[in-house]
Amino acid sequence: MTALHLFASKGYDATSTNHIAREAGVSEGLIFRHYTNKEGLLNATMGLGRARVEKVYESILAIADPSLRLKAILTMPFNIPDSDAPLWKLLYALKWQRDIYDDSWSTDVRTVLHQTFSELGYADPPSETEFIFLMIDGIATGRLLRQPIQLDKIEEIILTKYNLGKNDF
Amino acid sequence: MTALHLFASKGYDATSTNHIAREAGVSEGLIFRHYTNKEGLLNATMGLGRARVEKVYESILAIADPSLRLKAILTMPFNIPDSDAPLWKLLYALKWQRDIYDDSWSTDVRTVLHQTFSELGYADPPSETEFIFLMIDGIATGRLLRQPIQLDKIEEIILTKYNLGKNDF
DNA sequence: TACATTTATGAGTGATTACTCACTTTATGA
DNA sequence: TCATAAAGTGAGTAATCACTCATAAATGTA
Repeated sequence: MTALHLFASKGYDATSTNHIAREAGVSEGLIFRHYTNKEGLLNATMGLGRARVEKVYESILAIADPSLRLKAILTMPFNIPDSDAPLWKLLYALKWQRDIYDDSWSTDVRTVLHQTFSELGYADPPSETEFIFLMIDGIATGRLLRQPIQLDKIEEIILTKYNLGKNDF
Repeated sequence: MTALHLFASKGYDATSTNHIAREAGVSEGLIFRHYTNKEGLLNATMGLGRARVEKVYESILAIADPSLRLKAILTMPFNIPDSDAPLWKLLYALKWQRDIYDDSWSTDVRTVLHQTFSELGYADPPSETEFIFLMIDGIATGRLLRQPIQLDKIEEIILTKYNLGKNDF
């Protein structure tokens, strides 16, 4: 979708419907016939992305072994394919616009992570869960905003801190 | 500054000069007399904020003991005063707008953190440094975007992971 | 072919945008 | 006190904004 790329690179407010239409090679009026208004286009775009996100989540939720499950969650931001980068960029950018911080789509993973920490015998699962999510936000930000960092090294550090490194198996 | 609060809460693009002027109780023309254009106002606002940020950094850089210095850096996002929240919100929000990701203002702390890890005998100081900065970004995001989380618990978890908790002294 | 429905167009809408400028008010200094 | 400068005003500008609508092309069905 053209709208996704423009929203992701310039921001929702700074992207005009005119620009989207020209870039997509359609008339401006068509946007409003299909999506009612600009916000409708954003919602449709987000809906499309949400489906992609949930697929990744489902595969993680299906992992039986708690250690491997934790490892999968921790390495999520490192495994974002380049093709999904604009979607995540838009998702993260919107957090900072108008107080519509919505992380309802991540509650499932949150619940499972909480449970995972319980299984692994951690002292304070809810706080550990919260911490992981905050950390993942930070890693994802780095991954999406300044590509050229040695992500593999950082991935190693994180896994070591959770005793999930190569040497632990 | 009124502009800072509006930019921080609604975003730069969605905040009109008209709105800023009305909110600040001055004429719109005055903005352009003082700051040439809207971007000039943004730069002036950021400049003001940068000075505040650098003061915090200086106090950290002055700490002699490497352990205490690391602790000070790690707890930075937890100690953001509410009055500074809008500034940081703007700083973080701008990262996602137009590829002007500028973190030159943090190079000093980066250098010192690198050195701190060396002093403490960590295996891979540059990667550890990078990781800390990404993690801090995540914590700060949580602190600024969804206030009501138990930050003290998370602070404890982090300090424990770096052997800087209460019980380690 | 012919008719109906859906899909698409692009000129036009009023509102809003960042910004200008001729002008007035206030402050400064000798 | 008075001239000069600085600070402040607000109506006005062209451009752009999201959005509408009468009309046209494409498509489906018979």
